[in-house]
Amino acid sequence: MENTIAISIFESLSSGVRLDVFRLLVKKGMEGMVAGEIATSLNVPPTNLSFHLKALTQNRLLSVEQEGRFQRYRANIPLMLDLIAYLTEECCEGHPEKCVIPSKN
Amino acid sequence: MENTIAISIFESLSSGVRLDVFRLLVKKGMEGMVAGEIATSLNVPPTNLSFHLKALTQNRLLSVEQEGRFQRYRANIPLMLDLIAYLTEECCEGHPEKCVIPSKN
DNA sequence: ATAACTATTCAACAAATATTGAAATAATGA
DNA sequence: TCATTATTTCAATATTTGTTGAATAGTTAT
Repeated sequence: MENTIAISIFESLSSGVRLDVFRLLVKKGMEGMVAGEIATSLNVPPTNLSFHLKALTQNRLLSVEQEGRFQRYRANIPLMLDLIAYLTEECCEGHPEKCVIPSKN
Repeated sequence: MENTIAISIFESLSSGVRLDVFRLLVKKGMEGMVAGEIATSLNVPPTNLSFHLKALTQNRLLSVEQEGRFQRYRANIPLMLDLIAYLTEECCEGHPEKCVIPSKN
């Protein structure tokens, strides 16, 4: 994964609204949810939700499919898995067994 | 993991500078790096780096230890692993085998 | 056609974050 | 003690991001 992609994904998930939306859709899996359901479920004004859905979709964390007059959104779970791989790669110079806990702060 | 903690971690990693710092330190593992080394390595002005190191440390993604007049920073790898678990939990209503790829965007 | 419904875009404004140089703090060594 | 080095804090400013209501566009049903 490219650095810029990873940054955009973290940006996407760094807002409370967007993280809630993404996790809600991760739970729903393939079924997904239409925009209005998401708005009701999370109690976010539609205009604001739309702003966040757009950001998530542009960064490919969500896919969107038209369904009559509804827009159905789904989480892009494989992308999330790629991100996880990116975060843990090259851990400890290739010796992940050395990843010991630094408890002090 | 709490929602607010997850958000603060994503916020931390949503800046190019901070993501670079974190990944650099993940690579270094237990060895870590002192602030000046990080500044030189990433070509970030010390005053700006300090701002980002503070954010990362407050959100517990980094630990810091004084070493003479140096400050040695290390990545909190276990916290990163907790975050990953948080992201994937409850996937597909508890049926992660259903997490099929939504390729369309 | 028109009315009802779903969702997005737009423009204005509010709020949060990032960046910088100068000054301050703290540790070391001459 | 005094100069040097490492890093952080501060204050000013620049930039980015988030929120809202009103207007718009597309879809369906009458």
